[in-house]
Amino acid sequence: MLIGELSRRTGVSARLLRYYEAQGLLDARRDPNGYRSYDEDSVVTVRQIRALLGAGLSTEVIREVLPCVRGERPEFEWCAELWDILNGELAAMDARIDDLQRSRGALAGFLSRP
Amino acid sequence: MLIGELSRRTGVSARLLRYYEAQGLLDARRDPNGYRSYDEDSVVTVRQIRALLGAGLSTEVIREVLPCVRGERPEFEWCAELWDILNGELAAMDARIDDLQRSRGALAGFLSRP
DNA sequence: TTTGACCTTGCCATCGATGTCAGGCCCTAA
DNA sequence: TTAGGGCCTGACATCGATGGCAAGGTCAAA
Repeated sequence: MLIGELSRRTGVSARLLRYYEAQGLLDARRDPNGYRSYDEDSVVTVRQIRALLGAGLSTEVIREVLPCVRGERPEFEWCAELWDILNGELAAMDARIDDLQRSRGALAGFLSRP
Repeated sequence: MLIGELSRRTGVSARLLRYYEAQGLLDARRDPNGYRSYDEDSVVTVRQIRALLGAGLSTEVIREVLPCVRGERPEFEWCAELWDILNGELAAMDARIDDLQRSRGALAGFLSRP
């Protein structure tokens, strides 16, 4: 299928589909006229990418973990180093949450001192 | 005092002091030669700005609330709309925290399904 | 053949605190 | 007079997913 159809079927703009390809997340063959040509699996792949982006992963991390992903609501197969990567991401998220909560506490503290 | 001294005394780069001025957070008189000239109060103001930035406020919000701030560890005097602004910021932070925690939950969920 | 829908690449913009650099002025000590 | 340090403005870069535009190629239907 062409990029417009993939876009329609996934709800992801063609611009982004090209971006995901440039980031190494999504493969496309080329038709003789240069048009990108996607197979059915691409629909699933795009949904996986969106799910992982929605879970706060960057395209860089997704590029590393995508080969280990199955299913539309992603599950991870065992791949070397995958565990470490994802636990590192979890830890980074926890750190960001802690930062925000510290900030929130500081702001609330300013507010509560009359 | 000149910008270099204010920078040394606050630990904030001259570049940032100029930026805070451009954002309307920090006043400076000008010497006849065009150099910025700060008074003693500027040291306190810069520390307030840093404290509020550290609490996660943007320069835009700080510009609005700074006139209501007293002390090196900021306290807020009563100013009209101040309460609304800060509670809005608190709510925005809570929303960001919730987002992050949702993302974290999604990622952890992917991980826990073997 | 023309129209119109689709595709291509490449570039610019966003947001915001911050760094860095270039080109040039000011002032003081040697 | 020169060296050197401080100051000035203005501009560009950062990060990353995303939007948008322009110029141009492709193809099918009318």
